[in-house]
Amino acid sequence: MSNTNLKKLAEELGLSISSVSKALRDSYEISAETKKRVLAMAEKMNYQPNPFASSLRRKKSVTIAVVIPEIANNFFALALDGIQMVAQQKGYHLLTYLTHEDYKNEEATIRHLQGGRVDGVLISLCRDTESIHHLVSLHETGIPMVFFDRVPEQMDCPTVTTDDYESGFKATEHLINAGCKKIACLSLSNYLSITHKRMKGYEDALKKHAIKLDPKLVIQCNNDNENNLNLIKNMLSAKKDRPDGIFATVEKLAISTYYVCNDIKLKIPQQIKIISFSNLRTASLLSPSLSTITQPAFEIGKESASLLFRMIEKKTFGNRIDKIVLKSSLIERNSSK
Amino acid sequence: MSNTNLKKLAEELGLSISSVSKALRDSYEISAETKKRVLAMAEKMNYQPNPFASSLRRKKSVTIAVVIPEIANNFFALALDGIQMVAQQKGYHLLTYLTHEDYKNEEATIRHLQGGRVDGVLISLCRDTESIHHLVSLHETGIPMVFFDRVPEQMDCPTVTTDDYESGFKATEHLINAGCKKIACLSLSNYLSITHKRMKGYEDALKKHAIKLDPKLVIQCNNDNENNLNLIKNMLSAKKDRPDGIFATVEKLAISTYYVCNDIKLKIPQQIKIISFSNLRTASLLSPSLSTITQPAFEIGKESASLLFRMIEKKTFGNRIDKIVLKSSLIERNSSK
DNA sequence: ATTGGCTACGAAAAGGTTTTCGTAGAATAA
DNA sequence: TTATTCTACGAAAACCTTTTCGTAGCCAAT
Repeated sequence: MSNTNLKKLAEELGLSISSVSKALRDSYEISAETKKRVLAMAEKMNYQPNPFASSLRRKKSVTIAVVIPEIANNFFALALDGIQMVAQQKGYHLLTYLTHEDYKNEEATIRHLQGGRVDGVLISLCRDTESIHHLVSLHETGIPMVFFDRVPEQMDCPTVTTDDYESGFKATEHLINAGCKKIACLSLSNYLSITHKRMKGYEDALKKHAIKLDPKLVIQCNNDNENNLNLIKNMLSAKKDRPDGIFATVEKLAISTYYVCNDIKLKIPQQIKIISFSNLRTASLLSPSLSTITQPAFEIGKESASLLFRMIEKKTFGNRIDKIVLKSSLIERNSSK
Repeated sequence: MSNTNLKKLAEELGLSISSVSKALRDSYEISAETKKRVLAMAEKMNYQPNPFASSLRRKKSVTIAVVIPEIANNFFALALDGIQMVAQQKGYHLLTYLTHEDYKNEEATIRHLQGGRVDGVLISLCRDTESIHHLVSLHETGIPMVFFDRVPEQMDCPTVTTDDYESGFKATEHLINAGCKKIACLSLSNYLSITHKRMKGYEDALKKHAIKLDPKLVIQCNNDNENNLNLIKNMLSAKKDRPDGIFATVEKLAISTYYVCNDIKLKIPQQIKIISFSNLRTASLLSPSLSTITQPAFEIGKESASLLFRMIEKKTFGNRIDKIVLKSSLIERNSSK
């Protein structure tokens, strides 16, 4: 154990603990010579400050938390990458929590964070987060919080999102322009505002092109892959009213659709066209290549973290609530040709 | 801020701080009635213990660190998922560090961890980690450490790996059996033991089938995607001595190879067959579907974390050094048909 | 000659929890 | 009755760092 602490350093140097501390923090109260001696000895004895003593005293953990539904997910992996980059640059540590799309986990995690373990929190909600009392409760402690992508609708909190309504609209219109008449929508959640917005875009695009929305074509999926495969398979196996286009609001549902189409020999894009929200790096290598709405996931992470640090660093926290909206891009590929 | 601490609780209850502390920790010294009163008041005042004071006093952070090269990588994302699962189950927090394949970052991170911020460390080395002095230094502090997948060769430390030699051998033999005569090997690092092992398998498979190893077909890639694309393109564009098979030791190099083949109109698998280490969930949906050696990434994470917790919990840390080896599976698909 | 200011440092408190060591009172044993 | 043992709690130290408040000595200004 690296057992050198200020006390031992001070003894070795014939100084007081406080002087050593000040020297190490480069205080003006300490002479240049003494500072040099202290630094040298600290180096020699491999002094590492005790982070807990420091945090206890300064009421600052130099740590932020990120709470996301899952990590084996291209979007969140990229977002975390962006977050980590900013955190590292700021010299902050990053505590990572996964809710696995389970509200209980989210609640427990948020409650834990009330203890003051971190200086700020980045959150993307899980699919079945309906009540937000835990978030409100955390917010009331005064800790800086930023939501990204999956944000709560009813809270007055800074958020970083993408243009979900427009993206949903464009994606649907893109399928309509490609000739689709019956477009299904695959959704992951009833509660999330991103789902609402994406689906509102879907609805409005249908309306604009005078296509009646068929509720049977709006599929509520969940986090159980088997179940989703069955739902999709049932829909695509139907003799009549089989859709000729699919708008998947999340990547994994597009993947599932590909599997189902392979399974039941449905030709993409001849028999059914697909477009999906996705950050898959291999989208263009799929068979057929997948048309995507691609969110700037890395930038979302970067922006969220930057915003959070602005809040952390600003003593007088601004009364203006930041709502940053980035743009996704629609990339046409063969699945919707 | 949740400003209730033991002191305030004690005042409110007319008890001493120590009694409240003991009551909350369910000490035998406190009567059942008093405990009930304390718990009720703690609940009422929304008491959250200060983690830093606790850590400082108990010399225990209830936190582990995981140090990985990158997170936007299917293997590491899955491994982290496994790690997080075990950590959460144990009630531990997870500090995540990304080195971005940069040795300087790895060094700095490891040095930071010497401060005692965590109770244990999980590490997968970055591609250019040659010197291990920083790891030795951390190890000397006595902190439990477990390496996974990318492990150092010269250290006496617990590791969790896969059967890399056998996998490299099988992959190469698979290509040979598919008719390949000139098999290239794409490697990411000169230093990592997993690369050495995978390539030794490659060499031995060639040897077994009396194929001479052509050093020009062993490509050292790096972390620069452009560069890798060029290296691969150059090799595949050659008039003579163009390989008819490719063994990619990491997923991203297989992806790059797919892009190059698309670019220069080289037909997979007719003109060139490919097999790669990969945890891509869409491997079977690629065009053509990609033959893979798939590591049990999630299990690697789970095993590593479990092993680490055994070390953390065992006061008398065992003198036996665990070296866990899991099996990868070779999945034949169309890219090597 | 007094005051004020500066430099360079030290003593001590504060931060919140855990743990060790008491101890007062009651109950039991001798 | 006296000695011993529990029971239930409190005082205080310890964990290590940071920060506030001194202060001794020296120089410059009034």
